[in-house]
Amino acid sequence: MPTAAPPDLDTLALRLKALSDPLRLKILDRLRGGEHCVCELTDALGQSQSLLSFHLKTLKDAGFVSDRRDGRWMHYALNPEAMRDVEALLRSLGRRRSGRSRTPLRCA
Amino acid sequence: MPTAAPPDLDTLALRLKALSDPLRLKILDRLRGGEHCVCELTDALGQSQSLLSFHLKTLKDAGFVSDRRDGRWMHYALNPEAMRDVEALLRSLGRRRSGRSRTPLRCA
DNA sequence: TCAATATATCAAGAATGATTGTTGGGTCAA
DNA sequence: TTGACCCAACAATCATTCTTGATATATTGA
Repeated sequence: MPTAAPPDLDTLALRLKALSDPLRLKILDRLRGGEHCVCELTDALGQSQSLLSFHLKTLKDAGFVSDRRDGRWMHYALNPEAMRDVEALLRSLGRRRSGRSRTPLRCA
Repeated sequence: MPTAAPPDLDTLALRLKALSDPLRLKILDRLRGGEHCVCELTDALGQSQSLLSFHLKTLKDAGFVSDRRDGRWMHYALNPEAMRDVEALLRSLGRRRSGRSRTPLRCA
């Protein structure tokens, strides 16, 4: 079976995909200042409510933000842990593997 | 003009998009063991040469790998710095903004 | 020069993603 | 209860990306 490699990489890819959009990164950047409701983000980022709601859902599904209802408003906040998880995985990917390589370079 | 926010986020989004694919992450994981040529990756990952070549180009364009020609072989290697750059940007995105939030939460 | 090997690139269809408008569910205040 | 408001879910459209197979380029050795 040609399906190998730790499933971590599949999950990591999904999370990175959630981060790979400029608007979503801008949303996260805004949320660094603290909780915001959708209406504020709509004003601040100049995007439609429908669009922001969609991207917030994407971020929420990936675990990067959490939401909280307060009356008729939904407040979104950063979830720093999720970002730290991704960071840690990327860090290990960026490190050369200790010990021998598993396929010791043979080629021709 | 509604186009604001540092261009860093646009660049970061492009780089994250390059990372947001399981096969590309598997390639990077392989390269942690050291340089590999395309034929090795083809064998190791059980994917077509054409497909790997495409994804390697994507990774190279995003700066995550470098290539080196040796006769008729192309050797690809990790570029750990690129990964560290992304890591650093993600780290700051995960940190709450120091000082006041720029839009001080007004809503209702 | 010719054949063989390794890799890159191209074109076309398939798959996936982004954006918009609309609709409807909650919530609040009168 | 009614109406205004905030938001999520859905469907449709458009754009981008992925994948595959075929072909092109580059290098080596005979």
